[in-house]
Amino acid sequence: MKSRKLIEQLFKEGKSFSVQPIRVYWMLSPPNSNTSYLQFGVAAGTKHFKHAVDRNRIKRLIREAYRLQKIELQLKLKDANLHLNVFFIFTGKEVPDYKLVFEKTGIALQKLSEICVQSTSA
RNA sequence: GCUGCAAGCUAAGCUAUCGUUCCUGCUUUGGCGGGAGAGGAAAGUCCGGACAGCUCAGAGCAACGCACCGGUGAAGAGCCGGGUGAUGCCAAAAGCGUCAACAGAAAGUGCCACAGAAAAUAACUACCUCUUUGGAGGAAAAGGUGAAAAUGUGAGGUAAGAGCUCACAACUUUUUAUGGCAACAUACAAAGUGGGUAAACCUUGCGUGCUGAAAUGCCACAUAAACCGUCGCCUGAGAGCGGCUCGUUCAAUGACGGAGGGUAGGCAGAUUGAUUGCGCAGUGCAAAUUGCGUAACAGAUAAAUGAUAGCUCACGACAAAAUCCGGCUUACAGGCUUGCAGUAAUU
RNA sequence: GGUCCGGUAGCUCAGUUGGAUAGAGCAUCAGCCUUCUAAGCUGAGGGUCAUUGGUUCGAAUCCAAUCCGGAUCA
Repeated sequence: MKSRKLIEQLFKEGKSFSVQPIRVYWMLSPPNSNTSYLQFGVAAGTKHFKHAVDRNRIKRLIREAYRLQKIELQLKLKDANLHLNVFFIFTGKEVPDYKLVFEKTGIALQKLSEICVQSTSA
């Protein structure tokens, strides 16, 4: 997700849940012809991480974990013919190691695919 | 040898798989291949520029900044060299090191608690003269207070005293001479003895137009050239020239203010330039610089360097570009080099 | 990316411009009052004035650098 407008809309109108220490904002919409089924963004706050090095590190870890586990969600979205915007915010206070991030991101993505299935059946 | 402190240099490497930003080649436009991809501080934003815009920005005042001299450089509150002063080591000198906002207190104003008579045109005790014994006058040596008390010592001098006079010494200012580009140093002479504070106001000299890539130009998309208030329509509302005054330029599908609406996409700016490293030669005490050769140089825009596995070792610190450069400051594991201090053993 | 402001007792703040005793309220502790508590009254303790250096006889205050916190500019 690269558009500032989209991100503002997501925080304003989207829904959220948290898988400590990650908070997930998401919003389903009918698919756009130009964009793909899934758009994604990451952030780590300046409040807990003063140094840019730490923020970059966290964002890279989440991005990597997301990359390796996103395929299932993508498939489900394609089946349901839906577009999903997701934003991951890291709310913890210490720099995590990769294993934790991988695990938690997996849980979050699973939850998202459940939501996806529910919305299609409803 | 060990420990501590300071300064400088360096800032783990390799292989495989997947992934990522930019460039590039091919392409069936799905992709595939190749190349490049954070730092010595990228940080703080403390200085100085480049660059861009403001109708190229005038004068005076104000404001702000700088303040020994020379060099360096695009420039500077940087760096280098020198001078002067302070200070540490040392018994002292010399020497070595460290530090300095280092113009002016003899233009003016203010301030200097407590103590003390008095904190700046001095007079409490004590001193001397006169006296009606209340005091009046003279003088500034001695005492004590304080961070600081009217230059110090000796002699003359006097009623007592006093740079009042003289000698020596200290310091300040000025003239001249010599050395030095200069700051300044040395010597001689003259005048003088003014307490401190300018990191209090200030004075003097020099300098500064302002804003800051969220600058700025272009393209695309969108809306409200609507509404309310004030003023004005060439006898000038108002705006620009950073603040004020003058001056000057512009100014009528007007200007200012209020409330509100729309957009927030793309391209340029933008990354090869006062560039950086290395080698050789030249100039210079040095900072630095000239010539030749050679090598290197990211460019994102919710923002690219990560994950996994394996190997080696000292087991990896501080820390991430955001327009770009030159400095300064701060952070920093381990390793290497140098210096200083302490200590143990041996010779 | 730029600009501006702040840091004083456990907490909230004065004092900073204009230099010489570091203060107020709440909280804490002790005593008085009360049968006891609260309230009230009296007293006490508690401070590297963010850090380091400089100017000065003397610095919370002036100056410089650093650290931390906050605000603001489309």
